[in-house]
Amino acid sequence: MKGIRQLAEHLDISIGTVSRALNGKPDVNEETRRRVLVAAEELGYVANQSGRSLRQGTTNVIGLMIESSKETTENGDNFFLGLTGGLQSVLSRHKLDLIMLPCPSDEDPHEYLKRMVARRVVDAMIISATQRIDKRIDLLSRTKIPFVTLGRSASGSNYPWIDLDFDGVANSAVDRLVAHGHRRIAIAAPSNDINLGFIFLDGYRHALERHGIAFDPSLVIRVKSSEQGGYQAAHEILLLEDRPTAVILIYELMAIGLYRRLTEAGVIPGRDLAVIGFREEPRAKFLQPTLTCFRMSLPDLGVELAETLLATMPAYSHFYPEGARNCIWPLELVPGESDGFHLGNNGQRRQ
Amino acid sequence: MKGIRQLAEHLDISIGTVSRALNGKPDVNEETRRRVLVAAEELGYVANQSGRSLRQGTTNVIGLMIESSKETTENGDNFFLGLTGGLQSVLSRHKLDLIMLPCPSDEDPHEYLKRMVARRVVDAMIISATQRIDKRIDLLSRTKIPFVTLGRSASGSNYPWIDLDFDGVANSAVDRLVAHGHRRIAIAAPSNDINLGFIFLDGYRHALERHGIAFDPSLVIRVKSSEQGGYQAAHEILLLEDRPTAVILIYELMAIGLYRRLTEAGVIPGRDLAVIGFREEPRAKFLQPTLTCFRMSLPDLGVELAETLLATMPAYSHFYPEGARNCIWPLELVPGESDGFHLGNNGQRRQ
DNA sequence: CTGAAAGCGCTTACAG
DNA sequence: CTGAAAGCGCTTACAG
Repeated sequence: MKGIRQLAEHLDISIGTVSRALNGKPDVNEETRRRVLVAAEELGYVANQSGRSLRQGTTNVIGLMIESSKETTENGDNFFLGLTGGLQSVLSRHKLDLIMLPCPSDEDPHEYLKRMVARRVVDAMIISATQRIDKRIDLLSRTKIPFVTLGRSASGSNYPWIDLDFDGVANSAVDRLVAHGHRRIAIAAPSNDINLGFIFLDGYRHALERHGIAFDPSLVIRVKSSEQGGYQAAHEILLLEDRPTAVILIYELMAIGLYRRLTEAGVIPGRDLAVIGFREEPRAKFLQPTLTCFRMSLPDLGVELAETLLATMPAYSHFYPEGARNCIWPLELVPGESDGFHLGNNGQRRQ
Repeated sequence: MKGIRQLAEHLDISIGTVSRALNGKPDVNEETRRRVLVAAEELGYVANQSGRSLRQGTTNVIGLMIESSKETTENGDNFFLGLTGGLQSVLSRHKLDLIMLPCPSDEDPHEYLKRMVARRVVDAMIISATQRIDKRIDLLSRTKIPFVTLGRSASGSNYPWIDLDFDGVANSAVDRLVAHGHRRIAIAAPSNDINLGFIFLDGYRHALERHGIAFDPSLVIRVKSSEQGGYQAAHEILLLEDRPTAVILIYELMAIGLYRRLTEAGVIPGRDLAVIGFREEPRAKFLQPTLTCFRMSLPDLGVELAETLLATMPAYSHFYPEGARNCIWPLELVPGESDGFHLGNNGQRRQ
């Protein structure tokens, strides 16, 4: 089966009627519609997307841009695959398809996005890993293509975003540690320009302030967002003269490398150094002592992202009357042993 | 900037010349070409993909279908992201873009593929997770869309595929275990219809045969391809009356669950039960005792997949004169402690 | 309820 | 070397 023309010929009716029947337009005789649907199914006809898109001006495809940096792939980040289910559950209600657009690691993300947008392969975009200054946001705003970002940025203004509650994480982690007597609390923050590092740092400073603890820049350890980064962070902490008694990590995989370096040095997490990890991660699940970290639902976040995106699209916004919310996505503390909270202040196990 | 018409008007030349200049056709005055390229860059013009595709009959997009089953995403499989770099390094040579098509978990993969193919959103497809009987292969063959599968199947005939060397893994794992005195060797195989389970089982049976060991069906433990599956496998092994002394796993994440269950039972891998894992995985890297497993390069596999695919596409096959090879992708043994090989046959550490 | 026709944005023979 | 025109496969006013 080639095109709608062949199908129409086979049924001996006009292509206009075939098209209307297939697209569920109301003004079609029900018997005609039935015949068309049966024949289409039989002959395996599905409308050519380029023809549709060109005529309609929409592709019915939503793009999820993935930055497949070496770091991400080496560390096996399953974050995006975790989002797709939730995204699709919403998009499929509107017959929209989701495609993932992996930006080659040797291509500039901005250039890549520009190309994809200009070619009009998608009706809307979801981007993530926002930088503090992120030209992609200006680009998307300028071209007026609907989009939502996972992650805030200092770029743009009044654009739809959703972000994790880094502030909340910083607060509850610091509170928890301070309640246990810690005053020297380090953080391992990403060394690149990704915005979450800045947001977390802010939250951390404010939390310290609330407790009347002076901010010490030497306790902000900047490392790569990876296992290796965690290893490096532990290494630097061990070298500090006035060593911190606690550390908060800002990337899920850091804990693994950090544990490794600590273990090499005979430093036991939870006993000798309190550790609070970031997002709960299957891979960090088997660390001993168990890691105190934060839990969130990736599929639910996917749903939220999709709904926020659709709320910005004229053709769908009436389904989502709340409009595009700038949502701070909550994380829930999962207590483990790594912050020594199960021990009393004297280091003995609580009863 | 909207379309080629606006760009042509702005330059005061015809759209045909603009198109030819942009597409690098030879018969264009170099000065004209320069002006066109400059103006396009300036005004951010990029050809609308639907227009191009409709006219040319090709999309210049290659699709990588992803099955995002719950198992896969929950377990955070980074397999596909690991492939993209290699795939893109080849595809970009030909100005082809890679998109990932995640099949919703509630949609039948065959129906999903059918829809994507019929809509002509891609010029060619890469599919994976082939089943023993996989209708997708017949579908793709029938519709004559170029494709390559990652994984063999009993379906179809003479189609391009690449698969991991399960036979080689089975052989070298069994050989290694037998050399160490094991005669009762279990395998933990996937319980679904995925073809690799059958291929591995065959390899395992032949390897046993070579060593004159009778095949015992009770030693084939069928579980899910996940951490949980590994846990379940260990559980079932522990319940066996005539317990095996060794087990070979056929999915990378099983080792983690298996270790957990063994540890609960006080059974130490390498000492009380020899364990050989499948693909080396960052997450399994920190298991103690270290896991004996098999290493492969995902990026290189991506390159191979892309080249095999292009060899089947008329427009590109002359670049890849070797044609579409049915390639068995090798894996290399990475010795660890989990199979007790570092110990002598008497259980003492070797010198 | 159906058909004939226009036109979405492009590329590519064809003519000059 | 350039322009005018056809046509890729569809959807959608418009007319009947």
